[in-house]
Order: sequence, then C-alpha cells, then structure tokens
Amino acid sequence: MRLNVTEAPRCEPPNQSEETPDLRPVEGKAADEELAELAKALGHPARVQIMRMLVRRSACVCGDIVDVLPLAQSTVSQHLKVLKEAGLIRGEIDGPRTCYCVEPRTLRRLKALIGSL
Amino acid sequence: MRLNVTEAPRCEPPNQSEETPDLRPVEGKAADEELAELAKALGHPARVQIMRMLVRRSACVCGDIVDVLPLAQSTVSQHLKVLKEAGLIRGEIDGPRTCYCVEPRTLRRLKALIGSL
DNA sequence: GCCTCCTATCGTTAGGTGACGATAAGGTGG
DNA sequence: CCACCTTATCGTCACCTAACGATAGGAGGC
Repeated sequence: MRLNVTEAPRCEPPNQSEETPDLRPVEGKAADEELAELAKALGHPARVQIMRMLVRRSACVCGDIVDVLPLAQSTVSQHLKVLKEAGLIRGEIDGPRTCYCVEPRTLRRLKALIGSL
Repeated sequence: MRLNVTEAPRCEPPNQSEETPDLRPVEGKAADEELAELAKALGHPARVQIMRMLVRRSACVCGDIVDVLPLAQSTVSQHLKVLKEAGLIRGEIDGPRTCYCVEPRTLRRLKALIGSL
C-alpha cells in the first residue's frame, strides 16, 4: 500500500506525428491472429478495469492501480505486463515509479478489428 | 470430413422484433466482466475465424467450419461451444446437422463495450 | 430396423493462466 | 552510503485451456 497518491500523474501525451492511419488489413489470417491476441489481453475483468482507468486517465501510476484493484501488487504487475505485451498500454519510468498510459494507436486498431465483424 | 458441402445453409434470420436497443450500461463492474467474457471468447484465432465465417454467412453448418479449419472435429465443436456459451453465436438443429449463426445482438453489445474504451 | 452421416461429449495429456508471497532491482532523500 | 519506497521478477500452486481420439447419440435413407 502506498502512502500518498500522486495527484496528477503524467504520461507523454500521444504523439501527433504518430497519428498516421493504420493501413493494415482488418481481415485475413494475420488480422485474425492480431484480433485474437488483443481480445485475449482484454479477457480478464481486472485488465478491462485497468484499461478503463487509463483511458479516463484517473490513474496512471502503477501504485494507484494497485490501490484500486483487490489484488496483490505482483498480480497487478502481471496484468500490466500482459496489456503491455499486447501493445495496449505503454509504461514509462518516471523516477522511482512507472507511469502507464494507453497506446491510442493499438486501441484504435482493436476497434477497427472488432468493427470488421 | 464431410462428403458434400451444403450449398446454401440457412439459419433463422435475425428476428426484427428482438432489435430493441440494449439499455445496459457500458461501464461499471458488470460491464467490465461482460466485456472480459466476450473478449475471452474471441481470444483464439480459430474462434475469430469462425466468427468471420458466420458473419459473412459463407458457412453456417458445423461441418463446413470443420472443413475449413485445420483442427479436429471435436476441437472445432469445443470452440463453437465457447462462442455459444458467450452468447456470440446460436446453434439450431437442422435435421441431422447443426446450423450456427451469429447472435447480432451480442455482437452489437460487444462493439458498444469496446467502443466505450 | 439397420446403417450411415453428422455432431456433441468424454477422457486424457501438455501446456498456459492467475493468484500469491518473497525477493531483487532501481531511484530518492536524508 | 543507507534506508525506504516503488515496481518487476521469480517460484509455486491450483486450476483452466486446447488439442486429440474414441465414443455416444440423433436423423435420415434404404
């Protein structure tokens, strides 16, 4: 349990220059595997909750997430790792802490893939 | 392996009277668990592929799906069961076969939940 | 009624997942 | 430099998942 909550955690804002459209197809074998991987990463309530916290940016620092979820710190860290490896979030080391934020590009990609169904 | 492919499999078309809007919230604990469950069901390439086949209605009968996927019949049946239990598809017994089709309502619900991220 | 076709279920096995506590690693502040 | 805070990783355990072959069971044709 952390003693004080960081009042305004900050991740690097989404880089405007990276906002180029995603040209990859939304169908086919590669797209199927990509969608399956992203869906699998979202396939746990705790990870959905983490995504929501980060989307609304009410929390960004790992410890804040640990405080909210009814899980051990190591378990939360594991869930963060799953989301990060799927590309859905990004973690930046901010001094002694780690600041997590959503990867908007991947989230858009997920929505496009789901939308193709 | 089935000997002849059903040329025009038919599931009951989506019932227009069921097309009432879904009033459930897209956020909160229940929504998180619902999204996690749906995402988990999609979290396998074979199941994504099945969903695509059913959405484009190029196949509907179980055997046709088995013919396309490089998996044993029992494995495909298991994947169909997962999708059915998640509410994403529906199976109707059609004589000696089983005709599967997407459950449009659940698919719309999934899109709404993903869209809320 | 019997035989065939189609599908679901069972049983099994290998490997993955989720949970935790313990521990390591890295940064800050005194 | 040392103590502390924060987070990642390791080790472990119970459980779930995905795959298969074998089998059961229902429908339909002869």
